[in-house]
Amino acid sequence: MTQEALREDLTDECGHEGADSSAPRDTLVQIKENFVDESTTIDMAEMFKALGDPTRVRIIYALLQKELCVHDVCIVLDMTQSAVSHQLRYLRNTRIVKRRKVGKTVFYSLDDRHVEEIFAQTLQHLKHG
Amino acid sequence: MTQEALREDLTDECGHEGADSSAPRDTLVQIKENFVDESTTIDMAEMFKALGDPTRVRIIYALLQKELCVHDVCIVLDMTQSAVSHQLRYLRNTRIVKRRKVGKTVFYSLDDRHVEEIFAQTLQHLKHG
DNA sequence: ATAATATATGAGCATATGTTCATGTGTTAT
DNA sequence: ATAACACATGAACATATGCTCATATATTAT
Repeated sequence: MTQEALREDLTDECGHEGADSSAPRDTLVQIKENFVDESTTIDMAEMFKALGDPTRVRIIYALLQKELCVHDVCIVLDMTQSAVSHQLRYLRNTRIVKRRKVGKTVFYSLDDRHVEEIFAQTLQHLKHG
Repeated sequence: MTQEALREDLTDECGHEGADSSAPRDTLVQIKENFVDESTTIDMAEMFKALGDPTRVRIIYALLQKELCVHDVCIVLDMTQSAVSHQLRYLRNTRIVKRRKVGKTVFYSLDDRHVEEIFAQTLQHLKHG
């Protein structure tokens, strides 16, 4: 999208007719242009959403300490196998967790070192400040 | 005999009643004890949840570049004032964003340097691999 | 083959979430 | 005071989410 077209686009949607925005238009255009593409925005939101549930936080925290099979996660979290399996699938779909099958048991561990860092870092900050 | 081996041994002895967990009991107890308190778990989830929505991600991304009034956020995101206000309130309640009032306009900016770091770091990682 | 074990998954249900719509509050201009 | 403007907010509605329940799949044991 060209700057020209973007400026055209920057007309009111907020129901404010001819209202001035407090920042100059070009600045707003700039901010809009600097935006990462929509897919990245959605990816970010999806990743944070995956971490945004107490049960999943607890699962990740457990796996941060040790690779565990589904049954052991159930024990540690004191939750039903079905509920845990559903959440593990969620975490697997978002590539946060990976599985390793040994016979009839399936071991889960963290897959994304990056997520691991974000998680640990956030934990530290909340523990202190 | 190492402690590790001893624990394995003890598990073998008392195992086979009911379902087996693949890790020794003591280890699971340990993992459970190492858990941060529940309130911290919930705090983490709430914070990630706050970042786990495309609209809020976009708002944060915009504010990462510049302090903006509500109206300007509406323009940049191309959304209604009501929708934006609701989300800004959400972000304000979770201490991610703060406001500064000047006359009848309200400026929003990022409040938590920590969230800022997490956000930027995650963005970097997603932008690359 | 049958039973037991470990995990996965679809359906259903109650609750949460995000947006819109209408309206309220507070500030500035005339 | 009245109007215009900037923002906030409650209610409503559609969709998403997380758990339970029942059942399916896969592996191992007898």
